[in-house]
Amino acid sequence: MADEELFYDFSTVEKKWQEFWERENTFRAYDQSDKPKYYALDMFPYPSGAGLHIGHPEGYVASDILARYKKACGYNVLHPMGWDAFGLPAEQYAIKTGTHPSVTTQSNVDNFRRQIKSIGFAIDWEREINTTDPEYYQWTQWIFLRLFQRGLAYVDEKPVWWCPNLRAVLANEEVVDGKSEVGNHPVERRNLRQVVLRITAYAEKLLAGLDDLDWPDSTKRQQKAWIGRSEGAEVQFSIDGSDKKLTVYTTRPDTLFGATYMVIAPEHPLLDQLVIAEKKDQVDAYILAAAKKSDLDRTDLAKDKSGVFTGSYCINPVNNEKIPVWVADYVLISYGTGAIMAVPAHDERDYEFAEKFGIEIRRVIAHPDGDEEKGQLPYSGPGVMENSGDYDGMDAHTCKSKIIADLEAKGVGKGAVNYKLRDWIFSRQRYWGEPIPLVWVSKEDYSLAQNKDGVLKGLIPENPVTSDKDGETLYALPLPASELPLKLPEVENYQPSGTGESPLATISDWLDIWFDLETGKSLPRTETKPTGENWVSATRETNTMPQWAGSCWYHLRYIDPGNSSNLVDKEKEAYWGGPDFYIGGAEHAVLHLLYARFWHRFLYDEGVLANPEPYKKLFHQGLILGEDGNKMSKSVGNVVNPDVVIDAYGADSLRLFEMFLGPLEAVKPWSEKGIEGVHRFLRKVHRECFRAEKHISEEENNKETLKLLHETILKVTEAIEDLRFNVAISQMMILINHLQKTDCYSINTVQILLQLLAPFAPHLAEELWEKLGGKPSIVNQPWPNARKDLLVAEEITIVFQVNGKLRGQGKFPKEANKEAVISAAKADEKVQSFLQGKEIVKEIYVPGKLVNLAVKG
RNA sequence: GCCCGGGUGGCGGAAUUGGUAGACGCGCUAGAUUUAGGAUCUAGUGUCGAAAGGCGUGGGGGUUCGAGUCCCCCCCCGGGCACCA
Repeated sequence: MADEELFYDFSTVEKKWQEFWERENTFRAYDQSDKPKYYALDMFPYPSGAGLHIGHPEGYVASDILARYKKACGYNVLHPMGWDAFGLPAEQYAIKTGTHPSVTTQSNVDNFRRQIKSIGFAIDWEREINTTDPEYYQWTQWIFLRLFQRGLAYVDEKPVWWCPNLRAVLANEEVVDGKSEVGNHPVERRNLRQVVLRITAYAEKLLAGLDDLDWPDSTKRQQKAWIGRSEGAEVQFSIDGSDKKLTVYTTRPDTLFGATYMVIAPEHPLLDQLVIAEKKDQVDAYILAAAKKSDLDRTDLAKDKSGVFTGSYCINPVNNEKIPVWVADYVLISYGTGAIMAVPAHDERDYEFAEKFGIEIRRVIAHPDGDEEKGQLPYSGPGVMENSGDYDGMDAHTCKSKIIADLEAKGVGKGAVNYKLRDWIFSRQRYWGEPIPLVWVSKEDYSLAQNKDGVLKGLIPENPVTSDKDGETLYALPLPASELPLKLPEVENYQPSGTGESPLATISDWLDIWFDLETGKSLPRTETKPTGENWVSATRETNTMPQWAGSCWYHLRYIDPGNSSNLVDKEKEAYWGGPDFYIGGAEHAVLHLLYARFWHRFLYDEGVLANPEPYKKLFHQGLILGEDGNKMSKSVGNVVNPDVVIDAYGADSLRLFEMFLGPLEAVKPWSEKGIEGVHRFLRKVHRECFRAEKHISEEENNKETLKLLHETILKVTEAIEDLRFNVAISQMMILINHLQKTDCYSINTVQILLQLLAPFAPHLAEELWEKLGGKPSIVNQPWPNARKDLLVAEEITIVFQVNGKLRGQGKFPKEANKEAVISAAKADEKVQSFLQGKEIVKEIYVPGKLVNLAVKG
């Protein structure tokens, strides 16, 4: 055979097969099929200007291996790709250069698509989606309107994170350690009008739904902690000398007798009435100081408690004791009732506060052992109640429900559940996002709309959503679905106003409209007002949606990307269900993954979807670090560009190496030398396929080869199912190393190896499959079956141990009995030397594996 | 501080889940081939030791015939949460 045939020209080969797959539509997913379906989903990328990072393909290769493997196993496979393309960077670039974000986005998408295609994924490109496409975002808007209709969207003045540098409001999740996640700029608190989604209404469902999900435990735990459900009681304390009551939330009603002071948050509405005249100046100063503190300060100073006595007292409902009320910023207005009863003996924070201000610390729970050491204060463990009146001697934990019942009977309290989860601030004061399809009208016009029989009927929420502007209360009306998409208008200046309004607020043509209450149609107010009583003056909502919106439901759109009358066809949704496998970074544990569950569950409750949960099986790939072991970053200069790697070694080598680096979920460093190793392996496979002289028959005659081949089929198959791709690859390396040393083997053996290799290195596998006379595509070949009968060796090796240490081994027929093996072990020369002068106290035989002789003396 | 995950050769990592520790790959050493380099091939490569053999999975204890794997204590690294009453 000619030398050039031994040359593995990966760039030609890879180009050839990428064109073949595209031409033949090899990876098209069929909406109707007798085959079982398999839907493999990647977290779709944000198409940044920097292009594909070496980390992106890690997850994509993993899902691609599964997609190709499942296809070979006879599944109708859906493996789609799309773009999460709204977001800050394109907008910031627009601010700087004046380039429209859609232009930037388009060129970034083109570059990403080119790069992704160059890696040879089994993607059905006909289903490509883009969140910035009006055809797509009209359904994002549609879902929002449904939420609005059901009272799950509202408008509120909220203290939110304001970033002066970005001149935009950030979500809690976009703020890390008091800095913006994007750009690392300082942020501060500001009150702004916000559109908010009532995700808290779904707290219980989102929590309960976690149980059935095949997700990494740590991610489930994170969501659980984020939702933060706690059970306890709301207890009313009457205010001494007033008919008002102060309600607190506590998870420890069993410690009520230990409450020696109360604390209310600086923002608490009752604070004004609680402060006595002599304390007013001091309290006012404290409130002011607390308001100035950013959350960063609050966390940094977490250990240093501060507070001021209000001068007022509350009456403890269980023992009528007068206890002082303090104001302190360690109590948050946003959680529970914004007020607490403080039990310093049994709460670390209250203890610290009481110590600092010399407040009584009264133990009411004794350690169950009576152990003074363990019962040191503050003590929050289980125990027996004391100093608690009639409850003395009872177990604190079991007593909780009794105390709650007693409080309820007296009308001074009730059981209560609280969540840490806050409602989702859904608006952004930015241009490059989905416009929120609401219009604002006067109270009178709103009443008119409510009483009309037009398209808005039924779309208006039960309780009006209102907002005060310039002293007038405005009412929110939805656009009807027929008016969607509400497209982004063209603007000349992308600069945010800096006052907290989006650039959309400056486009009066778009902003100020005549609105038809009957049809939902609109006209710019610069035009003549159409005749008819239905036409009213209205203003559009200027906020846009956050980047999370588009990714909340994209897994549904891939199922039916071209549907212009529904977000997804019901039958198609019933067929495809949700993704069978979802892979992406762990950084989305509580953001995207919680929001998407919320929207999906809501749509399920609305009867739009057949399944309550979007992602049944989830996996997080681990980060790939730079060769120096640091996180890849431009400034460090350790970034590896996939284009360069593909040029040097080919896409197959890149794919194989990303999987060979280590466990998929592990954080692991890149290695230039390492990729040479897998590249060498591919060249070996290439070379062996052209060793014609070795291929002697169709069927494999060499028993050793046959056994190893079937072992390899078994291991590779199991490893793929378990997502242990590094193990699958090393097993294939073992097989090729064996073939290389073998004088002859069959074509069939090589063909099976190629099939096993195909999901990992699809281009080379296709090429060699064709060269050996196979008909492409190799993915249409049924996955090889491991014959377990061939895996049993006729001869087994049994290890001899003395006191658990390896001292020898012997070969035995597989039916050898215990006695024969043990006596052979004892007869072994080396074993003998370790038995000299010692007494055998125990003989262990593990069938087919080992003998262990325990000796003494 | 609290809650997870993890610590195995010079490096990335295997180990049928309590049964031959270090598979596979990288690197390294020697040799073959080659004008040379590269590529390829062969042999070796945990550690101490000439060998026999000893030691060895972060450290210390324990359970067991047998422990990387199970239990207790401690150290280190990574991630998450961080006044949520």
